[in-house]
Amino acid sequence: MDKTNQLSESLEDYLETILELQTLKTVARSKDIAEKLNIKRGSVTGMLKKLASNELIDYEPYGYVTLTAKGKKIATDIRNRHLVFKDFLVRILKIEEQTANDAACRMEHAMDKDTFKRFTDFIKFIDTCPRCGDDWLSAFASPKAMDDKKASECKACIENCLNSVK
Amino acid sequence: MDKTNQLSESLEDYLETILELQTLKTVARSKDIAEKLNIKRGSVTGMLKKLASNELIDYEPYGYVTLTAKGKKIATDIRNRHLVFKDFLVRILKIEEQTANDAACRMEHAMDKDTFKRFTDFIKFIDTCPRCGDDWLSAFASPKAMDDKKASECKACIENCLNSVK
DNA sequence: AAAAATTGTTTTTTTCGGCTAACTATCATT
DNA sequence: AATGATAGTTAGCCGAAAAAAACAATTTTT
Repeated sequence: MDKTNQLSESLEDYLETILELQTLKTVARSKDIAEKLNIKRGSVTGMLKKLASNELIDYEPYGYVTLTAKGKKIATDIRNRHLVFKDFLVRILKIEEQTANDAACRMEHAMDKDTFKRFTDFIKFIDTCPRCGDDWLSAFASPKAMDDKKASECKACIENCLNSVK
Repeated sequence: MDKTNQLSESLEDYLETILELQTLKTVARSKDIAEKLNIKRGSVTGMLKKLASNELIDYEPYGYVTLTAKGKKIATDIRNRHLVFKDFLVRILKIEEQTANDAACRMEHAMDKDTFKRFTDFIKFIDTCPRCGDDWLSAFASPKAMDDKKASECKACIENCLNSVK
């Protein structure tokens, strides 16, 4: 196994962006990549060359950009990470859309594969374990989530939970 | 509010390291900073100057390095993030120590203040809500955590949970 | 089809953060 | 106090990634 596949965050962002444009507008234009990534047009060309030399995109000057199979796999992977983190932030932590997106953009580069797998498992666990249903999620979301609770309250809550398991 | 306080990840790492050395060995030496950060001695000086010019550390050539109040606040903040993420990864996701540390090192730069606050609240919620006790944590940790469950199993589990609330 | 506008490229700088190597200050030994 | 070891600094360089500006190709408009 060649571990040489260590892309910089920057290159990963390019791939992700290209995938997004490709699916959204059928084709990725240099200008749109620049826009999405908030960089200048001129900076894109060099990076496209780098990606092409790594066989992650098909690219020739003035032509459209498309992901190779290899590139697409990586891009999909990163987009997946992005979506998982964003979903966690928005749906569970109730972070506002744009803020969540920004944070997800950074988190998507922070975990190794195994750790990320474990993280997704955790989210899935939360989403399927009856002890953490929707009421549990909204309990956390509620303003008084972090207040002290009386045991009676908790008992009632758990009984409720028990009854909702068919 | 001056938003100019946007430090690079690198500078944040320096601050964190200096804080760690400061508390561990009472004083931060340039050589130890280099060691901790896995960089060469010569690279440290320039960064110390930068930190000093931002009034985050007190520093003069050949002298010891100490954090200013401002620097200490930021450093403490970052260390705190590190610890929270590491704790989450190790204690909840059961990621192996060193892997968790590496990931935490990256995650600590990825969330804005509010999102992080929300994240810590979530961990605290998990740690205090009776519906997520130790047995819930070990249920996730167990190899068959992600398998399908029978309703009867779940009922039993929840009853158990209910009984453990005094 | 010519002119104008848009998009893509090239080249040159800049910034950041690191490295190496040579040099200098400080500390520890003798 | 002199010598050597250790730690810190300086200076010059490099690679990555972006910016700026000039230029070239391609579209769009007329």
